[in-house]
Amino acid sequence: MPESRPYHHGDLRAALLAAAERTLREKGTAALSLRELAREVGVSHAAPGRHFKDKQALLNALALAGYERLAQSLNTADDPALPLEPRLTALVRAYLAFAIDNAALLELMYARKHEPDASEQMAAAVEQTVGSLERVLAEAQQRGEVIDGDPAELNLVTGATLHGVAGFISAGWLTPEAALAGAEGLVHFLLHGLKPR
Amino acid sequence: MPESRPYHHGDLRAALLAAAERTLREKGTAALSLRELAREVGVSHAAPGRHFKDKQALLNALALAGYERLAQSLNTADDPALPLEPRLTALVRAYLAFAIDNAALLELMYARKHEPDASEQMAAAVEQTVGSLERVLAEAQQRGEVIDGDPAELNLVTGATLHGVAGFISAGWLTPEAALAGAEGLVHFLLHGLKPR
DNA sequence: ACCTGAACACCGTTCAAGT
DNA sequence: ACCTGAACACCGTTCAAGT
Repeated sequence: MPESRPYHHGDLRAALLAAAERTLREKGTAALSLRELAREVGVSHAAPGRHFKDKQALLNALALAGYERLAQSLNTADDPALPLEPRLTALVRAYLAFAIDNAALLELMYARKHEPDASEQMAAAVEQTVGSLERVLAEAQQRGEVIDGDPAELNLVTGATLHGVAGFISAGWLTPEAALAGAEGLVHFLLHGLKPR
Repeated sequence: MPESRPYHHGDLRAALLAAAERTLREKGTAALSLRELAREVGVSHAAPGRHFKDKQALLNALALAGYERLAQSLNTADDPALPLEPRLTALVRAYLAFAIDNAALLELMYARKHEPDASEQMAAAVEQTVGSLERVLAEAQQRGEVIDGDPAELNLVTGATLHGVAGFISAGWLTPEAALAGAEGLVHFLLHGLKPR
């Protein structure tokens, strides 16, 4: 345990990612700069270039870690033994909780354009994340508890609603408290829509 | 019609906003810089400072103009004589068309945090924009065609779905063609949800 | 293999000075 | 009233050189 920083940081890559996540959470995306990150971690401004080809590469790594964290959270929250409505509610709560705790990170995750050259790791992490919702809807559809039709379309529109609510939270149009309190109403809307009966 | 630019631009403010919108549409938010804008318009890099206190002020002006344009488009698309479903569909189509043509601008519009100090003009423009949807839902609710419950909550969740779909478009997860083609299915989902019957 | 220091080409913002 | 030019404090990225 050296008092003064050694020439080699040890795990600069991980330290940069951790500092970046903290900055994202505490000061937002606009405050994220490689030079500032380097300063926080105590290396020269050129050092990050060894571990990330450019700033975008660091953002991609952040997004990847975000998807992995979110996917695990959703997976843990999903209880296949539950009936559809409470099962969906648990998933929605987990998603909203993540959106509240990681608003800037989630925006960054969504901001990644659907590039064909996106890493396979990233694609896999996204698939893992979307998978929880897909499974719930597909199983419900098989049981006849969800309308027939292209599952991809159902997933998309359901995911869009969640994405939109997350956006409203991070835009400040919806408080975290209101969002969490409205989770049940949200699921009811997802299942029954605006029409009575 | 002077061949060489006069010392005074004439309407630098409007020219900067126009150039900014073009940049936003053609190259995206990341490419938007005050210095580049000044270059395009043919003034010194300090000139924009006369008309916009800082970059954020220009972004606010862009967002304001965007809301005004979107509000008018939605207002024009709304035909109160139509039954609920086609009426909503027309509104949704207009919104998606705007989202497709102004993806970066729309993100910028949403990005404006809900600051209490946001200009009254901006608040009014947002209210105008949200108003179209609010009217349709409120009138339908009065007719018993939409479930009872807090109208604000219904507006929010419906708006979130549209916002989410727009986000998916600008993230490239949904092609413009697919989005427009899915407008009817989207409205059906909004009205009836995922449950059969 | 990993990091530094200097350099380059950009930013946004400010401010005296010009017209 | 409106704009310019220089200055300041930042960026991201690259690259020779150091350890």
